[in-house]
Amino acid sequence: MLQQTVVATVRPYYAKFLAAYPRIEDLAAASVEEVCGHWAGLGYYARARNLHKCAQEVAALGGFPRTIEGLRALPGIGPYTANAVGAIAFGLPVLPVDGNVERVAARIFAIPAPMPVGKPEIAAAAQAFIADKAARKAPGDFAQALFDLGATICTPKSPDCPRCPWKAHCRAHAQGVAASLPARAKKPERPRRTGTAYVLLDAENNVFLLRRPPKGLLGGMLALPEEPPAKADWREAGAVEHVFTHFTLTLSVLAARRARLPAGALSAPADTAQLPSVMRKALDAGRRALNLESNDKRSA
DNA sequence: AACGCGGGGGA
DNA sequence: TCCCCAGCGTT
Repeated sequence: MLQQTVVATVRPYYAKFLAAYPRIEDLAAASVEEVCGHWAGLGYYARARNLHKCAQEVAALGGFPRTIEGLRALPGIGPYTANAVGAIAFGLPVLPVDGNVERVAARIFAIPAPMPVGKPEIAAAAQAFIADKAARKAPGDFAQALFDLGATICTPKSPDCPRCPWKAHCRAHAQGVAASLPARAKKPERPRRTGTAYVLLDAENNVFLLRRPPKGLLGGMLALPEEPPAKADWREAGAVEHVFTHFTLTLSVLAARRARLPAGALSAPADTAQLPSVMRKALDAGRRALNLESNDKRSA
């Protein structure tokens, strides 16, 4: 969950997830659809599918591999997570290099290479940290201390160098350039895309939903249809905007009500808690439009 | 090596 | 508005 996601965002999901799946075997036995439901709103949904598959492999193995290579072979476990689990869970003398460690290393060694091109160089330099004897003695504690240093003192914008325990060893600080490292290449403008979402409600406010294909955008998640799911009196319900990593999406929402949903519809009111954020925005817009309409009729 | 993939909070 | 977060898998 913490891959590319801040602790404060993860915390409530983590609590609910562990309550639902206290043991690896519980997660392994669950359906991938249910797991994706618990993940809704957290983003990067491939993580949910990979974690589920990972649990199944670990359950089949009878436990976690205890080597970096073994961990690395599991679904969703890349170089960072393999080292994090290796160091924190098993005490292996490795250093997981996340954004915090990257930033600290770029500053300590005053590495000017811009991200993301400079990532390998910075990661390689960071390995020097665990040459230290104390670091090798408690690799997990060391890694987490480094995360905390990056999160609280060696921060991206305004590092609090006077409070830094490593200021005497920091070349960027000595050169007065800490705040500007690591350098970043200018990002290209985020493209815009448009689409349509259809909100079809029945008399009990059940919503017509479908499940997206397992790969690609919002893969495996519940979603509103992009095509009208039935003949109905479709009304404009405005547009919602949602920012993804690589593009900004403007979704035109069309809404309608029918006595009942088409056969085979996936929906129930409870399912809306399992919707990705962009779909929840669109659904809210559709519901607002339909409710306003009924209010108008009442007042008229 | 480059790219696709969410969402939210803080500056 | 922009930045950036305990990154990974596919191509």
